[in-house]
Amino acid sequence: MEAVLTAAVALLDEAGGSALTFRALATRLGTGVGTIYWYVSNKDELLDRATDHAIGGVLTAVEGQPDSEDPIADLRAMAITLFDAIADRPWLSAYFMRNTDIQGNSLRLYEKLGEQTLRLDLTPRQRFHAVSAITGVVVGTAADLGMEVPQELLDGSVDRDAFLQRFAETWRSLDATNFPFVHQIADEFAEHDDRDQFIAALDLTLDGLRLQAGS
Amino acid sequence: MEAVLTAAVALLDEAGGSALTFRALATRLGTGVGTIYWYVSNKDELLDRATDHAIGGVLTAVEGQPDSEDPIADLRAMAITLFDAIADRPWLSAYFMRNTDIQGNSLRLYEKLGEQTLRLDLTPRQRFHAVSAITGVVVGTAADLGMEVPQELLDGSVDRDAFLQRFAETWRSLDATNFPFVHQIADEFAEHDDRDQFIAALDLTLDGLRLQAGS
DNA sequence: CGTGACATCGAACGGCGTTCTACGGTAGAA
DNA sequence: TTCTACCGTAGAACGCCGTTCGATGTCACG
Repeated sequence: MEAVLTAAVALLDEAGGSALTFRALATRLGTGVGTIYWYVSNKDELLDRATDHAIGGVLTAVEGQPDSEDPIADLRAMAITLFDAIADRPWLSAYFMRNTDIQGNSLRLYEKLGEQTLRLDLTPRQRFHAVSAITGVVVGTAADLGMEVPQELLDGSVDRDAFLQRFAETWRSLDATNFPFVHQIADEFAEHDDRDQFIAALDLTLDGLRLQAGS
Repeated sequence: MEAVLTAAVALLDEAGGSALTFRALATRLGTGVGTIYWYVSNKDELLDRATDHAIGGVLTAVEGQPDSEDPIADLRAMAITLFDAIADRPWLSAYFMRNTDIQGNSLRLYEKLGEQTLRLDLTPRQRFHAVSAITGVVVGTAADLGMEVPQELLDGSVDRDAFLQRFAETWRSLDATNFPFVHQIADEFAEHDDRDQFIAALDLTLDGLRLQAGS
């Protein structure tokens, strides 16, 4: 079982979601496909268990972070830890939090985030919404990363900078009167960093939360 | 071409992402699968074009909204319009904004959101981050909706309320000392409304933005 | 009438998730 | 030792998928 999950995660890490097939997994484990079905009842469950396996690492990292006196700062640190993990393993974004029945670690992570809100002066509903908002920001930003990267970028024939530049180029070439914003933003886009973008979004949400908590 | 897209969207509306296959689409159109490849070079492009087709409706709705004196209120209205469209068509969340080359309407929508930030006192980078944050919130929350609903819920043998209740039950049954937050939140979850949840998250982000724009 | 360009079709291919039946090992009962 | 359950294992087979490709039709224009 453990071996199955580690191999599954390895496949996902190496080549993304489309690389995890029962046949590939069986080959890597040196067994038959039928064997995998002994441990797992279908692909969804395999994905859920693999995701939970990977989230386990995030959970221990989050549990290792000591509480400061500022719950919101702690929320921020946790969210960033989670984001970094997803940035490392983009496939996570597609499966994270899909099924908390199987994904026990995801539930525990959700709990850890929520516990910080218990230290804030909020109603239960506000707490619920706050945690949803934070995971929403993480997942929403990470979903961009989760998209299967164009082949030309994977095989190294075009690097990320050039790829973004090409996009920025088309954007800049758009009519400046019809597309004043996209036009203005093209440069930012060309040199944007996903992590900065995520943190900016997160901080907007957390600023709003701080306002709401009235502290 | 137009007919292909309308049929594709209809298929997606009726039974979600997994229902759109070339064979099903060909049957519905009364043609062969090969014909579809005449108009579209592969499934990704089909999905992108179908998505763009659907987003077109959102775009005209958004363009119909007159500017108020408060850009942030306008942003809010646009984001809600977009969310409602995705709630109607959950499959949109998976494909929205995947490829702005093909999805011209998505780009135009992005522009419309961005133009509101031009009315705010922000740096270009802050504007870029603000719009990304807003689309992130929409996509992040809508991603929950996009998940293929369990079969039992689709065929009506279990309704949404009962489904949520069952989850809330397991959450309530968790140890209150190990899971104080999840325990406290179970009731909120049981009667939560996705739209309220989204709006709460959106408002946190917009409050943060309002703070940043210093107005 | 001929000849391109445009458009349509569906059989065929390889890969996928999933099922099913058959097979090996091994622990305890006889 | 032999028999018998039972736990794992194995891989062929099924049906569906995206995609390719050569055959076929249609039709305007020289």
